[in-house]
Amino acid sequence: MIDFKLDPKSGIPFYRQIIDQIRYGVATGKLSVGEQLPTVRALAVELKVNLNTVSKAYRELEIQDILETQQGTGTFIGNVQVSIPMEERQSKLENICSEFLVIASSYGFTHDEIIRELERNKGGKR
Amino acid sequence: MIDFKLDPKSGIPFYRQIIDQIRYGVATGKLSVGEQLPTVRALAVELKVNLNTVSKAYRELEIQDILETQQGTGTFIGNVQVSIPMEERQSKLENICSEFLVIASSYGFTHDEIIRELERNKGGKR
DNA sequence: TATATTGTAATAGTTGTATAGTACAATATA
DNA sequence: TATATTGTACTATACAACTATTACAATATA
Repeated sequence: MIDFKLDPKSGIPFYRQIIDQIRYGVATGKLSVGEQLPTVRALAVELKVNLNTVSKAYRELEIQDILETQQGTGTFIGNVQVSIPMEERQSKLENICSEFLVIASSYGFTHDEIIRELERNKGGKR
Repeated sequence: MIDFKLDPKSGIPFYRQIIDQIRYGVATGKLSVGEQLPTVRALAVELKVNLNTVSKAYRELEIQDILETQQGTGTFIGNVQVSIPMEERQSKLENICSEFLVIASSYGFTHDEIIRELERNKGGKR
């Protein structure tokens, strides 16, 4: 099961964030074939978004053959394995990192400060 | 002068991207106090966006005292430097870092991958 | 079979973003 | 003073994202 997280400030639509996280969950093996996802209603409540928003995300993923839905039963991970190309994964990493750097720097934090804080964070639970 | 770049695919609104880049420029010293920014019309043409979009970005930055505008003359970097108290600064750093980590992790990136990417980013221009 | 649960669909309304166009106000400059 | 340049303001339009609400269809289960 995924620990879904939405970031309202990111500017990225909720339904896209849900899609991304499921895709990455599948790609990284956190979600395995046949596994049931939360129901649209359950996930909507959990993420405090509208039912339609979750539904939209699931629908798109079904079109991509990543999910299989059965009305009355639920939504499941399809058996088409999603392998995210290395380049795509790398560019995603680069994107979120450089976006983060711009924001952090705009607050006056230096590159080193940021890395130091992340290193510090790495050790202990918080 | 800043080399403005807009990324339509990022999902981040144009006016926000403009704001971030100016804030970033100020924070990193690329933009110094008193320096004149491109006129709203010039920047709008350069970025191929509407005049109102640039105007909105400048307006928000003026409210934040980061810019000073004089009608008929232009828009300039203000001389009020945003200094944050040490404790507040530290907790701000912690906040944005841990938020970022949550998001990045949800995409399946490990702590180490992230730090490595940030380190990599540190060296070269991009 | 009856009921609950699941996904689906449709409508209406709100908000944020961006565009296009026009006009005006303040300042600089020829 | 006249003109150009700058920022500002306003209206209208369009679209995407999201919410709220309601209803329906398919399946599971008691």
